[in-house]
Amino acid sequence: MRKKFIHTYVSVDCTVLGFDGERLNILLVRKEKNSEELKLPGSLIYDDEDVNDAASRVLFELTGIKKMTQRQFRCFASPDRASKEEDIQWLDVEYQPNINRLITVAYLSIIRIGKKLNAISKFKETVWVPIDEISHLPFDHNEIITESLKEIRQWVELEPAVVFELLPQKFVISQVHKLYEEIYNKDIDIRNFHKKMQQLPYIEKMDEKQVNVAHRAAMYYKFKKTEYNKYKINL
Amino acid sequence: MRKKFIHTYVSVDCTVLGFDGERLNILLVRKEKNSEELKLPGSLIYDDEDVNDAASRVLFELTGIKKMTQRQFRCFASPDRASKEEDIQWLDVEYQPNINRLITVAYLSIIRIGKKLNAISKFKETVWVPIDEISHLPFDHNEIITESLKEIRQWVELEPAVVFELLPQKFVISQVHKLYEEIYNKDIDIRNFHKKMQQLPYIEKMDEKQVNVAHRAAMYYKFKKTEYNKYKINL
DNA sequence: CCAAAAGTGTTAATAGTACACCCATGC
DNA sequence: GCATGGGTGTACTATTAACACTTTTGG
Repeated sequence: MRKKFIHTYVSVDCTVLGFDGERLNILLVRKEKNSEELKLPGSLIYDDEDVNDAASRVLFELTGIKKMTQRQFRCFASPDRASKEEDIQWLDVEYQPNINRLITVAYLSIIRIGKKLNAISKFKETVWVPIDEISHLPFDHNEIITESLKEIRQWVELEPAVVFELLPQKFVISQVHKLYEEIYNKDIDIRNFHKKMQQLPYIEKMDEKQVNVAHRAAMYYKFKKTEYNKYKINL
Repeated sequence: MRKKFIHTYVSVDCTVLGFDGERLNILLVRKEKNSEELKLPGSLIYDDEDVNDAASRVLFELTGIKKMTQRQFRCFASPDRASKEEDIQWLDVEYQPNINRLITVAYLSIIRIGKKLNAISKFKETVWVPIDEISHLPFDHNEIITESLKEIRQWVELEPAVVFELLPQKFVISQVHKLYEEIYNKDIDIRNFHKKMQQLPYIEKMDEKQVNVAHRAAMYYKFKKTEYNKYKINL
């Protein structure tokens, strides 16, 4: 018998990372309204849409932000990734019956965790979940998340600016330090880290320091995008 | 009007890199039998097949090698990537009519250029083409190649062993040097490069040197996979 | 004064860069 | 001998790593 070529639906799934000051978190949405179950935000793609555009659309519907920083990182296409009974049923209701196969293109994105989200459609109910507290998710969403946590390191190395999208506009060096430790999952000497940060041309010390802290107040810094772009060109 | 979700065919396209001692080359196949036109080797995926498996299958059909080293690097899904008249016609003949949309997952792979290829199916006629001599290819294959040449650098950094899959089993340091210069597209000091190579624990000097060369004969080296794996674990 | 974190300084080790110079081989 | 690339050595610079110590703040 001649093998059949696949004729399939295609979706995008977005892993949105945030940083709560302690741990990396992932922005999940409810699988159904008022459901306890969570999933990665995603969508089937439209017939006139590139996958990158579909990801931008999902991120916009999720956050209200037009151009979220995003990075495509892998296509997940295992034939049985959508073959569990519960997942098939969900597809039937959410989209249409008889979606016999579904492949997905995974995206990684980042956002300040405190940012007010203006979800504009089905993604009204969002939940930030620390990465070590994520339980079983539908489809292969757990695997996608595992891969995204490897991907973030490579992204930071290629584009160091991404860490500052995870931090408040004004931040303190120890926050950056904690974030790096989380991303790389290892201890980093805070003193050497301090010097390293200070010699970056795109990090500017402000005239403001912490107040009401039970120790020497740290100086606030901010990320200078224009300096960063200059620096990148010289690289 | 409600937007329609995409129901599409999915293909894989493989950029196979080789090194002829001077330049990087890409292994292309004829678009049709005896045609002058070339394309990247690829295939629609079967309905019971993961994309990774489809890429392995294409690479096997192309080379006769069961487990080619491969790396998925991007999904290309622009709605108009298969909308040129000539490309639509080709799809009609090669697969079936009315493939209204086609997305592809691109893979990067590497092979020794001298290796005898045992193509087992439609990819009988293969051509190695130096990267700066590749002319217009169908679909977005030119763009895929451009991206693959960026990808190879990242791959080498994550997995330095890949360069040795591009070289003969016994090689001379100047060959590695030339290859690195090609991959990074910049000059690298040969003398410093020499020392760097020699201190790698997974490169072993053999008891053999070049013969019939009009200069001091260079020593041959070989890549020690087991040492490499040990080294990787310690990293 | 004490605890706790901020921030500076010092030094050693390692890795990267530049370049001088000798070596082996065929013609 | 000479052209050609092979290969070693040396010196300098930059980056990273380890860690001592001083500073500021609230309690």
